[in-house]
Amino acid sequence: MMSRTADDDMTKGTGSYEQLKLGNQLCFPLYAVSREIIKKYRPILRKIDLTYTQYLVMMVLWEEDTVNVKKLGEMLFLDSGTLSPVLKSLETKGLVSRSRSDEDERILLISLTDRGCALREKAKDIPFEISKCVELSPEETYELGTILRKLLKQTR
Amino acid sequence: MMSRTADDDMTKGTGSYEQLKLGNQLCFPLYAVSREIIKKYRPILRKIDLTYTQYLVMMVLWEEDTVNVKKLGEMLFLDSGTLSPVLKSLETKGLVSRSRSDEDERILLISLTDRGCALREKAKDIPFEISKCVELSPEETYELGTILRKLLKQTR
DNA sequence: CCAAATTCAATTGTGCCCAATTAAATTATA
DNA sequence: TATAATTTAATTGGGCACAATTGAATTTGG
Repeated sequence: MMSRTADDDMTKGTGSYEQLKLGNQLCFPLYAVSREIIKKYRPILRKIDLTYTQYLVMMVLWEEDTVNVKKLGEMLFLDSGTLSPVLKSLETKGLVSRSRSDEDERILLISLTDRGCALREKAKDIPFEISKCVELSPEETYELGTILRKLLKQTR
Repeated sequence: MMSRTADDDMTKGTGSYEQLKLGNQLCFPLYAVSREIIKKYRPILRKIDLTYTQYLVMMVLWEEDTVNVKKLGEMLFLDSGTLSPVLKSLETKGLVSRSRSDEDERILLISLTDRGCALREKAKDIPFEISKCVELSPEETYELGTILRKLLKQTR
C-alpha cells in the first residue's frame, strides 16, 4: 500500500503538512536570494572598503547629505541597534560625521564628509557590475520591483 | 519633456549617479522584505521555541528525516559556519540527534528525534498564519515565486 | 602501499540584526 | 510648573551569516 508520494495527498496522513515545505513558502527563496545577491556585492564593495549595510547608508547620504538616525532607520528598515555601530564604523573610516541637533539634543545628525562625498565617484559603477550578475528580463525586473515594493508597503 | 527633474537627467550633474539609489536597485527591497517577513515569523515561532533558521532546518528534516550537514547546507544555501551552532542548539532542545556516518566518519548525520517529529504537528498552521500577514494575489504570488526560483538557480 | 589531494565539518573572528532595556531630552498635562 | 508621557539614541545580549583556517578522514595517483 501507500504507493502515493507524501507530496500530493491533501486528504490524510502527511498531506496536512503540505504547506510546511520549503518549496511551498515564498519566504525561503526570498531570504536565500537576498543573501546570495548580497554575497555578490561583497567582493565588489571590498574594493571601496564597505559592507553591504554601510553601502546602503552611504547611498542614502549621497542623496540626502544629512539625515538623523531615526529617518535613516525608517528608510532602511533598520533600528538603532543595527545603525549605531554601523555609523560609528563609517565615522571611523572618515566617511561621515556625527553631531547632535542644536534644537533637540536627542537627535543625532549624520552628514557626509568630503571623503564620503568623494567615494560616490568610486561607487558609481557598482549597480552596473551587479546587474551583470543578475539575469532577468526587463519585464521580470519590473514585476519583481513592483511586488517587492508592494510587500514593503504592507509592513508599514 | 523639459519638465524632468534632477532625478532623471542622465546627461549631467548628479545624473551619472542615477543608478546609485536605493529606489533603483532591486537588492534593497529584496533584503528589506526578507527581513520584514522573518520579523513576522518571530512571534509565531517563539510559541514553539524556534528561530527562523532553526525552522528552516526542521522543515527539511520533516521531509527527509535524516540528512548530512553538507546536503542541508546545499538545500538551505547555508554553510557549516552557520549550521554547526544551529544544529547544536536543536540538539540541546532535543529536536534532532547528531551522529557520524559509519561508512565515512567525516559525515555528520542529522536525524529527527521523536520530539522533533512531534513538533511538526504544532508547526502545521504556521504557513497559514504567515499567509494572513502577506497580501498578494495568486498571480503575484506565482510570479514572485517563479522569479525568485530563477534567481536562485543562477547562483548555482 | 603511501604521499598528495580532496572532502567534510568545526572553529574563530567580524559584522550585522533585533528585542529589550536604559538614559537623556523634550513635550504635554494637571 | 512639577511631573508624567513621549521621543530619540545608545547599549546589551543572543543568534545568526560568512570568510578563512584547521583538522580529521577518505580517495586518488604513482
